[in-house]
Formats: sequence, structure tokens, C-alpha cells
Amino acid sequence: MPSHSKPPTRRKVTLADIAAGCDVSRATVSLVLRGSPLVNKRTRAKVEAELKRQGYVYNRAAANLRRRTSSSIALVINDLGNPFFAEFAAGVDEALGSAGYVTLLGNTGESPERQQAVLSSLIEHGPAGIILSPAEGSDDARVIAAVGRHTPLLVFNRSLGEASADDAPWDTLVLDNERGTHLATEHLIALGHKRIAFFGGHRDSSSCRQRRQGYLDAMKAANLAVAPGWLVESAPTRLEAARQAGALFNRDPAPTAAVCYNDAVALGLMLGLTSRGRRPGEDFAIVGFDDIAESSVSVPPLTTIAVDPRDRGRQAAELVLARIGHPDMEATHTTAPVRLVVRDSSCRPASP
Amino acid sequence: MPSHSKPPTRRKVTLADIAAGCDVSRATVSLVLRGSPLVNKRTRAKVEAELKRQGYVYNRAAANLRRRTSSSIALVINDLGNPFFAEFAAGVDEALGSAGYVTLLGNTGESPERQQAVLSSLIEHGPAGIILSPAEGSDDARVIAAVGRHTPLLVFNRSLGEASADDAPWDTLVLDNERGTHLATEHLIALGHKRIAFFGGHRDSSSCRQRRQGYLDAMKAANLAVAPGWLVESAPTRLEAARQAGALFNRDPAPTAAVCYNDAVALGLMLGLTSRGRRPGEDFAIVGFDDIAESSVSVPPLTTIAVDPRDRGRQAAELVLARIGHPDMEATHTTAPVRLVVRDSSCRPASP
DNA sequence: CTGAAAGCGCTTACAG
DNA sequence: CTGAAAGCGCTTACAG
Repeated sequence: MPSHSKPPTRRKVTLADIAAGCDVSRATVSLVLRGSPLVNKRTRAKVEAELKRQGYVYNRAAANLRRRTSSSIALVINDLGNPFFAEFAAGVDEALGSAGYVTLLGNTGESPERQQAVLSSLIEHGPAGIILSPAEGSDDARVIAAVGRHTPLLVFNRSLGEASADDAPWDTLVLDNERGTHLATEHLIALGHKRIAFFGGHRDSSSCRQRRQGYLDAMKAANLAVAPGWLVESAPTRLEAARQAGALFNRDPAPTAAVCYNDAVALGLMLGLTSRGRRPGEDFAIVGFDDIAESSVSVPPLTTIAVDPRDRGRQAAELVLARIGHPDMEATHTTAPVRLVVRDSSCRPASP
Repeated sequence: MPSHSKPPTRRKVTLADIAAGCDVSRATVSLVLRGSPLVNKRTRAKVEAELKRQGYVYNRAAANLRRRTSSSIALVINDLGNPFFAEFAAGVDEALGSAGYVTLLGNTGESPERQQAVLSSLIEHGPAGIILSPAEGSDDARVIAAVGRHTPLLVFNRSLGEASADDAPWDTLVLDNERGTHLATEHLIALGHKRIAFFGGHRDSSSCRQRRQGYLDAMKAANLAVAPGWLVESAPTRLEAARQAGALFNRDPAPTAAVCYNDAVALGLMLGLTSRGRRPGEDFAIVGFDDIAESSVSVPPLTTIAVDPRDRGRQAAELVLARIGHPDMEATHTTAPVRLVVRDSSCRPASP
């Protein structure tokens, strides 16, 4: 039987191969790898040459096992297909990468069941921490059961189950929903509007309740009344919003402006108004929430509340990293800033 | 000094803790964990109770080290903020999760430098395979240097550097760009158009070259001439496209329809036409490419070529998994299907 | 059916 | 400055 030459390198090269290749101990090679000042210059050079020659690649899993450390962080996202969360994920990954961590990704698609499966699977890989943007309908007890109490947890965006975020035993990062709609409402008031509606979203969503509250507070602070017909609910999609647009004009007096639950709903409202012969940004003012990509290029461009999801991702990463550094500090509850972006959809009220 | 009870469980519980807790060997516990039929029913029950009691969580990294296996796959994405790639990532993660793998995420933000850093970092975690959607301007030699020849590589969407994808020594999955614009052009021809433009994109992008080629082929097959002014370049953004819209009407005869490089450009063209008093979908027909979320809700809704990025993600995952199962098979080069989605933006030519 | 021993690829005291 | 030895948490033959 002819002796075929074996494929160049079937086995991965290890510390032992390098040590043997240049006649030092594995310990010495290890010191070289980790840049220890202990090792002699010439030894170091010899080892480094051999490392390169054999194409060595560090096995971080083995090192982590021995050192009882971790170099990964789990990122569990409720809806990666949503650009908001995709941007958030990009921000997380960017900041984690800079800190020398790798991101273990899990997408739950808004399913609490998949979320449990994903968490149980990721936790077996021993992440140093977990960033969780929970699926709708998450149950905090089940989440904690899956995560355990050894791994720092940061919950983003929504509170977990019933519990209020403020006294949770894990860290939280939430958007300042109330402040966002407060700013939006004040902006419309400053333009001269007095009859302002709150449009879209469902009462049972906590973010919708908060956004509505910010609107109500700002109206109250300005001594403006809120007529019953000015609180219009709708599914948080463009299509549903377009269908509901008419509801704003069912009774007199009709509003002259609307603060919307989010940009999708605001864009839908624009469509709905247009098809009813009204011109958003000219005879009706609209403010959105989120500043999604389309908002800057819609016709007219949408005034909205920017939440800068990529920045929020970086912020989330910083928060877990801080927690990993100080496991015993009390849980932190951070509210992320939001800002008003003025574009053409928010106009002065049409003079009668 | 009063003896404080220590925090419940400072150290993670290991196989050895379980073994000690119910008086069997670590080997037996290991067999229980992996569902071996060898172990006695009563022993199994005893061990499982102890597992639960102590809240054991499996250390997959340790198991992988011993078994010389891997349960992760690296996913390196050029632009996670782009919904197309975010959907792709979601599809990959979904399929990998079903197969028992975890996704190691890396976002390069279109930077070849970051791509090198990300690959070098991820490879140290020993993924079983790598799915790479390359940054623009990637260099194949450098990528291979970082990845090594031990880890299966699937390249998605773009070819790496100069090389044509068809003879690369790694697996590839690309969109059928030519077929997409071919379908789009045939569709317009079937509607009765004879003067059809190709709008947007830059000649130096390989996907643009391919899409343009599909258009040219379809025109030729139908014996239709392509006037010089009908090939209009633009940056692949909505804004630039809107600015270039006028270029279509510089000479006589002007086209009555356009196949666009992508949806962003198509939506920009719509804006540009509208602001020139033309009505897309009524006196000018438009077809896009990608089927991004906005296309179904634009006014008019955009006829386009759907590429189903989430399906492409699942497909990419299946391809690496297959490769991991058969490391020595020849490299595969897969072309993903595309399909025409007809909406209102593609109308018959206005009768003169 | 169960246990003792060796080993995956690394790092860490500890000697010298 | 360098090496021998032990060990991270698992799994895998091999005995019994």
C-alpha cells in the first residue's frame, strides 16, 4: 500500500507542539503568549518564531477553564429582525469586542418559550454576563431559574413580567418613555397647538402606558384639556394606524396635532391623513417616537424622539462589564436619555 | 466574630459535587447527564434528584475540551444595522439553535480591519464553522490567514476580494442577482414597456454589475435596444437616487420604466419623480430589488425582487452544518433563489 | 451496571 | 529566568 502523505495538518497545534518544537517547557510558551516580562528575550524570540511557523492558534476555552474566567457575554434579543434591536445588538457587540469579550447571540422572536430554551443553552457556555431584551410575556421567575444567581443579568427595555423594574435584584436599562412624550408634547404646545391627541399603541403595553403618561403630564402642566376622543388605540403597525386615522376626527373639536406611540404608527397616520385629503406637516402636526431610518426620508420628514439604539447597546455593554467588575454592588437601574429631533411633520397649527 | 452564613453558593456546582452528594463516581453522573442507558434506574433517579437539588449547570466548554468538539459557530456580519443582514443573522441563529449550536456574533461595520480583528478573536473560541458576510474590500488571503484551514468557512453574498466565487476553496452562498433583474425586466416587457432603464448602483460593485447584466440580457432576449442615457448610476441611497431621477429624462426618447439596483434607490426614484410631477405606478413603472420592509407600505407599494434574507440565513446555517459533517467534500457554490413580487409601482405604459 | 485513571489544552504556584 | 507537577470540569476506555 503506497504511503500517502497525510493532509498537511489534521490536528490543531497546541502549546505542547510549540514547546517540543523549540525545546522549552509548556509553561514557558504560556508565559510568552501572555506577554510575561519574566521570559528571556532570546527565548521569547525563539518561541514566537515557532508559534508563527506552526500557525498556532490560542485555545481560549482551555485557558478559561483553567483560569476559571470567561470571555463571552450572552446577548438575548426579542426581535433581531426589528432594526431597533438590530442596532442595539450592533452597539452591544461593538463595546463588548473593544473590551475583549465575544458575543453569544440568541434571538427569541418574542417567544417566552424560546427565550427559556435560549437562556438554558447559552448559560451552559458560561458567559460572564447576560444582556436580555425580554420577549413579551416573559416570566421573571422562570428567567431567573434559567439564568441562576451566578451570572450577572442586565435587562433592557422592558421590565420582566409583573415586577416594576425599580426594585428588581438585577440591573436594568430602560428608555425614558415618559420624558420622550413629554418633550414631544411640549414641542407641539410651543408651536401653538392646544388640541393635541395621543395616537396609537395598546394600553396593555407598559411602554405605551408610560408614553401616554408623559403626554398627559405635559398637557396637564400646560393646563390643556384632553378630550376623550383624543386617545386613540391601535396595533403598533403602520397599516393599523392608517386605518385608525379617521377616529381622530369623529367628534368636534378635532385635534390639530398628535403625539404618536411610535414612528411606525406616525407614518401610518400620515398615510391615513393623506388619503383623507389632509396634509401632514401642513394642516396637521405629527410627532413620532424611535427615529427609525425611514423617518428622516418620509414625506414630510418626521419629527420624532430619538432613542439612539446603538448607543443604548454600548451603554448596556458598559453596564454589564461594570457589574462583572463589582459583583456584590447593589443592582443599578438606569434610565437612558432620549432627545427630540425636529423635522417638517410638526408644523404650527393652521390658522382657522 | 459572629459567623455570618456565607452567600448561598459562591462556587459553581460541578460534577464532583453531585457525585459526592449522592455517593457515586463522577463517571456515573456524567453518564446520567448524557442519558446513557447503561445506568441503573434507581441510580439515575438518585443522581437526577441531586442535580436538581444543587442546581447543577452543565459546563459545555469543559465537555467540548475533553471531547475535542465544538458547539458554536461564528457569524461575522458586515453591517448588522442593515435590516437585510439583521434578518439574515436571525435566520442563521434560528437554524443553528435548532441544531444545538450557539452563535458567536461579530459585526464588522464594513471595515476590513475590524473584520480581521473579529475573525482572529472568534477563531480562538474554537467555532465548528464560520459564516462570513464579508466587509467591502475584504482581502481573501488575509481572511484565510485569520481563519486557518481547520475551520469550515461559508462566504455569503459577496465574493471575497478579486477571486470569482465559483472556484473558491471555501463554500459560498450568493443571491441570484442576474436572474432577479432578468425577471424584473421580463415583467416590465410583459406589461408592454419597450424603453426600460436600469437605474442606480455603482459600476464597481459586483452585485450591481450582475444586476445590470441580468437586465441587459433580458433586453437583448426581447430584441429591445438600450439607449446610452438609460444606464444611470447613483450611490445606493434614497437621497442620491432622488437627485439622479432627472437624468432619466435628459434625452429623447425617455424611458417609460426602470429596473432599479435596489429598493432604496427605487424609493428614492419615486420621490424624485413625484417632485418632478410624474406619478410612479401611473405614468412611470418601477421595479426594485430586495423587498425591504418599507417597500410593501410605500405609496405606491413597490414591485420588487424578494431575496428572503431570513431564509438565506437558515440556508447558510444548513450549508455550514453540512460541511462540518463532511469536511473533505469539495467546496460547494450555491446560488439562492429570488422571486418577483408584483405590487402597484409596475404599471402598463401610459398610452401616448 | 459502576469506579479508578488518564487526558483534553491551558495556567499557576512552587522549586531551582 | 525555566521546568515539573497539579488541576480547571468534563469524558472515555478499561476493569471489575
